[in-house]
Amino acid sequence: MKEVNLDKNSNFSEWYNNIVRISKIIDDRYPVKGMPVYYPNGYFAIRKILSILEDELEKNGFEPYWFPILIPYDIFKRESEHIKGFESEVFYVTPSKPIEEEKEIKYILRPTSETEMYYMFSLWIKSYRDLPLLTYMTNTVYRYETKATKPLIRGREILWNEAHTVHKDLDDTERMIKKSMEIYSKVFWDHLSIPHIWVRRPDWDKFAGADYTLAADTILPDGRFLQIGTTHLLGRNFSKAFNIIFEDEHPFIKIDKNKFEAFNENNYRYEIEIIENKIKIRLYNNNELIKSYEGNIEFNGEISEDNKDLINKISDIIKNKFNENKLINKKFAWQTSFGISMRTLSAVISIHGDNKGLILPFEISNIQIIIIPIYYSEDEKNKILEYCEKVYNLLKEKYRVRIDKDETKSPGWKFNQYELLGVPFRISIGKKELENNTVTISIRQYNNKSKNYEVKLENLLNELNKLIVEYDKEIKERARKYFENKILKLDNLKDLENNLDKNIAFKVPFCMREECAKNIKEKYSLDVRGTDIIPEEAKDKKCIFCNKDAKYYVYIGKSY
RNA sequence: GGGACCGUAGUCCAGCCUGGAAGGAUGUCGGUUUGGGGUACCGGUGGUCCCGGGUUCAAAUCCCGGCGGUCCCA
Repeated sequence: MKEVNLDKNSNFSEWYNNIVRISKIIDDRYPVKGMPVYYPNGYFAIRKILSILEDELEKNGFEPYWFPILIPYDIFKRESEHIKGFESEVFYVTPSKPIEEEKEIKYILRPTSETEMYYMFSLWIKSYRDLPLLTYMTNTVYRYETKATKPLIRGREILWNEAHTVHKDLDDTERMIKKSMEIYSKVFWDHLSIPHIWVRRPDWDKFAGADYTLAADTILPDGRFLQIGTTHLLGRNFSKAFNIIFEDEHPFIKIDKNKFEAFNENNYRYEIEIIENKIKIRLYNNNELIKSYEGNIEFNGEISEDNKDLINKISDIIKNKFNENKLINKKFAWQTSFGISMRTLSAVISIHGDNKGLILPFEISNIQIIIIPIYYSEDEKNKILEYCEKVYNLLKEKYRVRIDKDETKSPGWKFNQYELLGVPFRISIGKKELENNTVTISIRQYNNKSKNYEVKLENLLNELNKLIVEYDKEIKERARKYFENKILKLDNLKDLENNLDKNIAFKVPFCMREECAKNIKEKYSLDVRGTDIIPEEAKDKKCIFCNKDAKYYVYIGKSY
């Protein structure tokens, strides 16, 4: 075991690969590529992270669903952009002896659940009263990743939680996107102390089938971005492909900040745009402009579907100017989907861990407190073990605690072992503690021997409470400092080139052209991750790579 | 998707180039010792040399194919 490299700074990748094995996160000897076996230390933490998320979702009105693992291929391929994005990496499933009529049918293992869920959503949703629909599913999805698999980061079986929501209009949908970011940031930062930024992915990198994708990116110690959560505004792309249609109170749909849409019985489309007190209305059959109108409109209140005054006035104009007597109330629904996977654990391991092993936030550690008896003689042994049981019984209701009674290992060996596993607290009990009616609490320290506190038994629970808060606070503070200098803002290429070997990411002015992003990738192996959620403008700046006029600052860096 | 390297005991690895008896460390089991930061010693245990095919009197070793892993590049 000594020859395993655990120096995190000298070779992060090697450290990571070693740590996930020897800290009992995974056993990747299972002979399917990209599908390791999860040990309790790893699986518990993953489950805990996902259950923290589930609690947060449920607090916000989400409900759990279960959908099958198989998706009929013809359902999967309904949304054209979606299938383009995923087709090359799905597992096909065929029965061993297909009956005659099944020969043509191919099933796939779900690579993500949009299509199977939305097929059912179209059966469930009939009225605006059915909306919003807030669903989540904690499950496994399967993607045929090619060569570069990495434990927890890129595999073929992904344990995750995906949430899917359906809404009546764009405003409601965008509120959900904001809410999803709040929920995720709460999990990442409040619970797990993972520093991260939210990034708006460039168009060429958005989710297959989405209008736009926002992603939570963290940065690992080697300076590479790791995406730990995404939220997609799917717009009406899937509802059109899957016929998720509801009947609304009134016929107008808000499709943008100041734009509405409505349909008549012949499926002709009205596009209504309101700027200040001007109104523009265009009538289309498919994309052919039939008639247009421009005029003034006076109304009270905001530009919203729920504004009765506005809606009535628009209706009147359409009635009078277009001779329209009936607009239909049926609408395609708006949707979002968002997900967090076991990748989150890889960020916890990578950012908090040290040269001695894992450091886990108290909440997600499988063993939170390990009791280690220390004795020299048979006589002492019984008394000390008895005392250990007493302490154990005091703690077991509140904490995940164990006693290590293994006699073949020395206490020193155990100290190191549990530090490797990332157990936050150790309680050692020997002759000294027995005589003084105390215990020694030792706290896992970053790259250091544990900090020891001798406390009276009657104060144990109180002291622990305080020390746990302190323990998590220290992790958070270290993570904050770690992230402070991880992104360097630069305006010129020379500075960037000088910092390429610093294991950090960058924020630079960029022209926003895919062409240019490709060149950067080729020349520097850097990915354009995207802009801030509200893009930071780069007026008067030149694109750091092509020297054309820059539009926004973007985050760039190597990535996983 | 392209390339490089690798697969030998539970684990880590030597042996392979130059074909000719399967090795070490560690773990594990028994014992003695030790125990508040990875005790020491003695004895035992443990291998379809990744799988399949080929070359050869003879293959862990050479050749071909597959599976699995790591890294670099897209």
